[in-house]
Amino acid sequence: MPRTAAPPDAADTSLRQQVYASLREALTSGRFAPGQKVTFRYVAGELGVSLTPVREAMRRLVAEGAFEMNPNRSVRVPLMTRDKVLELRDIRMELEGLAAAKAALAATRNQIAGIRRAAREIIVARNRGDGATDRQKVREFHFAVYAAAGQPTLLRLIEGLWLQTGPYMNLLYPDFISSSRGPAGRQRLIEALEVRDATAARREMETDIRRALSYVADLADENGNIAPAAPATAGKRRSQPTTAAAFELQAN
Amino acid sequence: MPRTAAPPDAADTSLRQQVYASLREALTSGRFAPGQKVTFRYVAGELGVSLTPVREAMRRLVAEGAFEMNPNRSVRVPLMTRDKVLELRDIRMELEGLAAAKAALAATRNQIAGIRRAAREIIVARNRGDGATDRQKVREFHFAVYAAAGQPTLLRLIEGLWLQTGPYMNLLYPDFISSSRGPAGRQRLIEALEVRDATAARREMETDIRRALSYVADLADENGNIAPAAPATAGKRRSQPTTAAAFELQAN
DNA sequence: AATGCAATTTTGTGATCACAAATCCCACGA
DNA sequence: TCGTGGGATTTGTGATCACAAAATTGCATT
Repeated sequence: MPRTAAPPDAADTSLRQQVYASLREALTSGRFAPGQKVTFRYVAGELGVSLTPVREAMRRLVAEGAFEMNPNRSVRVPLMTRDKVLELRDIRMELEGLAAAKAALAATRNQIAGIRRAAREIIVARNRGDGATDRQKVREFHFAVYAAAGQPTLLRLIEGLWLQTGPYMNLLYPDFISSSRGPAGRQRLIEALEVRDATAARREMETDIRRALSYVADLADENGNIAPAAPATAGKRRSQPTTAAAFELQAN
Repeated sequence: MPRTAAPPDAADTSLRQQVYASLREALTSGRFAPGQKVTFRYVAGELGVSLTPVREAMRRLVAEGAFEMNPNRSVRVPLMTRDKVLELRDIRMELEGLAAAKAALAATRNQIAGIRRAAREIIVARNRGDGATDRQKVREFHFAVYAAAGQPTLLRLIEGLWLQTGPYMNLLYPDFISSSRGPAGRQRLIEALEVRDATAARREMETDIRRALSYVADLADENGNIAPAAPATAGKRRSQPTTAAAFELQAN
C-alpha cells in the first residue's frame, strides 16, 4: 500500500517520522550494541516498511551523530572513545548549564512541580533497584528542566547530544550508579530554580554532568576505547542468534 | 543515468552530498529569501537530479534548522524573530566561547598563522569596501579558530548554528558593518591564543558574538520580526520574475 | 466586483526498480 | 594451516512511478 491518509490534527504521522522515533528509542534503550552495523534493509524489514522512509530517518540520525557512516557507506553505531566522551562532556556542561540557568529565570510553578515529581520518582525507582525506571526518570528529570528553559533550539541540540551518549549510559549503568552521590545535587538544583538563582542552577547542572561523564571517560582502556570492541552485525547474513528483540514502529 | 562510479579517495561524492552542499551555499550566500518556499521539485530541476537526493539533503537541512517545515508539509526558509536571535546568541556564546578556549590550549603555530592571515584579509577587504569578501573572510577567521580547537562534534554544532544565522547576516550586512568596532577584538583574541590564555580567548569570542547578535536582535520590529515579511515562492507557479540566479551542483 | 465551489495542477510521501560497489563465501594452491 | 582469488550475494544510491493531500485556477452566482 502506497500510503494511508494523514489524520487532521496529530503532529507528524509520516512513516519517516515513525521510523526515526523507533530508531531513537532503540538506540537510547540500548537495543543496538556500539559498533554494530545496521543496514537499511534490515530496519525496513523489521519495521515492515520500504527503504525510502528508513533511508531518510537513518540519514538524519547519521547527521545527528547517533549513527556513523564508514567511507565504504555502511552505517553503524559509533564506538565511544575517551576523547569523544570528554568532548561531549564539555559541550553538555555548556549547553545544559545554560538551559538550567534559563530555566531558573523562566520556570513556572507547575514546571517546577513536575521537576520535583521526577526527582522523587528517581529515588523511588533507585530504592527498588529498578534500573530501567531509574534511567528513564533521570532522563525525564533533566528534560523537564530543559523544557522549562523555553528555548526550542537549545532543547533540540541537547536531545541530539543525549542521543550520542545514550547507548553508553545504558551499557555502563551498573558501574555508574554505584558511584552516584545521590539526590542531594538534584535537590539543590530544584531549590535554585525556586529562588530564581540562575548561577547556582547552572553550577549544579555542570557539576552533575562533569561527574557523570568524567566517570565514563575513566572507564576507557589503554587505547582510549570505552565499550567492548564488539563487532556484531544487524544485517544478518549468516543467521545470527538474533537475541535482540525486534523493535517496532513507534507512533511518535 | 543511475550512477557514476565513486573515486577511490575523495570524501563523499554522492549526489545527496552535492545537493546538500549546494543548498548550504545558497543559504549562506543569501540566494533564498527568508520566508521563501522551496519545493523539492524546484531544487531537483534546478540542479538536474531526481527527487531522491534532494529529499534527503533537504530533510537534513530541516533537521538542522536551516529550513523549516509547515504542518502542511511545505519547506521554507525560516523567518527570524528577536527571540530566536537571542536564543542563538546565547547558545553561540557558549559553544564558540568553548571552542575559542580549547583553541587557546591546542592551536599549533601553523594554525595561529592561518588565523592571523584571515584577520589581515578581513582588514584588506573591508578597506576596499568589498563586502562579499569581508563576510567570507570573517567566516574563515572564525572557523580557523574553531578548527584549531580540534573538537569535531563541537565544530559540527557550530556549523549548524551558523547555517541558521547565515541568511540574515548577509541580509543585514550593511547595517551591521557600520556598527563594527574593527579589528581590535580579533587582535586580542589572537594574542590570547598565542599565550595560551583560554579565559581571555573565551571572553573575546563571547564579546564578539554578543555584540553582533544583540545588534541584529535590535533590528526587530514591534512584532519581533527581523527581516522583511517577504513571502515569495521558489516553486514558481505563475512564472515569477525568477530574478534569483540559478544555483549549481557543488562538488563538495 | 466580491465570493463560493468544483476541477485541475502541484507537491510531498512511500514503494519499487536498476545498478555498481562492497562484502562474503568457498574452493584452490602453497 | 594459511592466505588468495573469483564468483555470488548483499547493500547503498539514484531514478521513476503511484497516490493523496494541498494549493491554485476558473467559472458561476450573487
